[in-house]
Amino acid sequence: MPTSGNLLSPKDLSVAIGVSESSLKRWTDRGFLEVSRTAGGHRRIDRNEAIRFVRSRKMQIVRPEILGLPESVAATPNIDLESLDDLDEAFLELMRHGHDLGARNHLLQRFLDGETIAALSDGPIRRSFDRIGELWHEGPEGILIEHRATEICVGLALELSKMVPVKDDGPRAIGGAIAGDGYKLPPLLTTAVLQEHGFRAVNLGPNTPIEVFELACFTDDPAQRPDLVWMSVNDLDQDDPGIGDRFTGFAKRCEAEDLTLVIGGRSVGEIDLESTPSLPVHRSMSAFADFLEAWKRRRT
Amino acid sequence: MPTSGNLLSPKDLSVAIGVSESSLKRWTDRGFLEVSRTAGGHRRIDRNEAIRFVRSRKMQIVRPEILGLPESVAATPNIDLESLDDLDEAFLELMRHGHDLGARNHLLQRFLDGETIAALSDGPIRRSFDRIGELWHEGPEGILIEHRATEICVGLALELSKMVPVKDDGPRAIGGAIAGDGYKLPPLLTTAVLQEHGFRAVNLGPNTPIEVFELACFTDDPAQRPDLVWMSVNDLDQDDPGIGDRFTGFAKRCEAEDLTLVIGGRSVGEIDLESTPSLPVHRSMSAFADFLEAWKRRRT
DNA sequence: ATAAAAATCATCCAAATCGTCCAAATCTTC
DNA sequence: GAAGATTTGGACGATTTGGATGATTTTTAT
Repeated sequence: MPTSGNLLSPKDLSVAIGVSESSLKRWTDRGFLEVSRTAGGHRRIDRNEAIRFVRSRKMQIVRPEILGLPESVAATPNIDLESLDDLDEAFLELMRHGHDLGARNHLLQRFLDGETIAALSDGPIRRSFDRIGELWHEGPEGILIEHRATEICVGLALELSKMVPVKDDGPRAIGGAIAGDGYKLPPLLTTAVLQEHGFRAVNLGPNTPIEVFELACFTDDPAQRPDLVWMSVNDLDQDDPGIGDRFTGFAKRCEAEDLTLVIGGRSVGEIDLESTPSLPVHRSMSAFADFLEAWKRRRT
Repeated sequence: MPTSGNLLSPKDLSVAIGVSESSLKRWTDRGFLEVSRTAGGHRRIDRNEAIRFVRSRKMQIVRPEILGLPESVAATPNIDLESLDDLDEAFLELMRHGHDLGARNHLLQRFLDGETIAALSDGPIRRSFDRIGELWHEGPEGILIEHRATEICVGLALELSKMVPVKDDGPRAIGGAIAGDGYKLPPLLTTAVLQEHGFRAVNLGPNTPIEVFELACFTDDPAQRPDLVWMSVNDLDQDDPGIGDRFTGFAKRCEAEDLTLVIGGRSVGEIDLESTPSLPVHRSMSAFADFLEAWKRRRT
């Protein structure tokens, strides 16, 4: 019986990836794989750490169910990284037809093969929504597809973010989508990417007024104060001309109080950034991820 | 009952750290862990000693709430485990403070203790959002709390629905929130409840026009046709007077084509149901769950 | 107060895991 | 290819783990 809870025995993991127990124990002793110990000295491996390991080494998974993964990720051969465009095309088709299980398997498979959450966000997810967004304008059929696909991706984004090991002493990040932007997926994906890079991330969701950002960032309690704020801009309320000034005010206050502010999103160009020239703006999740790594290095 | 006072039984601590009672008792006998004894010889472990032990061995904590760790209930230390109302109150406090881990532990524990997803939806989740909704009108602070709590609950709803076994031959259900209703949580919870009762559920999410419902339900492909449709109504677009007629038309078509339609939600009373008297309307998830069971019995 | 129910005791045992060693397989280098 | 270095998988006795047992203690209900 595979060990209960979130902890695996060396035997469990060795069976899951089809290697001998001996090798696995040797790997843990060499530090390739982090293990905790019972009081009696038996090794225990966290599930997420196991997933991180198989991903980093690109190991085959023979028995996915032991790791809490769907059976279907076992049989499929490793994906050919050359034909990424075709792959994204395949994901788009799954999303168009509302094939939730297929989309889940596709994304999990690619995640296990080593693609980062940031890369998956920029690749299959963003590409499919670019195309599905076009359909949206063409009537109810497009809206149906878009709604179904969004809900599927919401589940996938949360599932992915639960598969990365958590660092409970990582830097704090908070953010959301600006007022007028009702897209819920970008904030979820941003949160997942932040967790992928060791942040403790709080998501304020879509349609968050600037005043709420201010309140969340400049709280009196220093233990709650974030180290980084992010804002997603995929839509803007055209009827609210004051929003530019409010944003500038917020950005200046962040700079004054030494709080890093990052923005990104499709409509980020519609914001006037003249008065805040040093503000980091990102056009992709991968760029955001690179920024996060540089930010962490600068911090230490 | 898990615990009372400041002393844990070996069983309590063993489930808290996900280890067998046998092992834990052996560890106490070897002195890894200091215990006192009752007059009759039963072991009693001080909470602080238990925490020292798990910290010193870096053991994983499966059920933090048993140890009373800050991740769970420390923010609200005065909760009375006897009364359900006070339990819901504790959950509300966790949500108010944006304590995602604590809220998760709270809800998962209650789920594992036997409460259904429907009961949790009507209980802690609905109650806390009733209260948090009041705060929303009071300004940015309330909006901050509401946004944070919503995102936490989105994650919890999806996590719960992943914990119920999927029946891949169950009846098909599809649904979402009506146009003008932007609340994303009710559709997610409804989907979770449907899965809890063996349905294959598709979620169209918030703000779904009636035309999209029609398209999704009366598709040409019989393999995609659902056996049940549900519609969540927690808000209505007041500027769209035609919505009542469109809804009536949709309801009549469902009846004509022998497709069960169910509606529910806070604002369901604002819809004119005169012309569709036989339509099932539910005011709670528990009522909806009862209906689903009756529906399945009638079907067989 | 008393009895029934639940929790815990100490003990035992099979299965799992420990650390270590070694021969076979695989990779490197020449 | 051959020689040398490294990795792998299996075997070993010793130790640890988790579950079961019947007896005792604690809690709950009457």
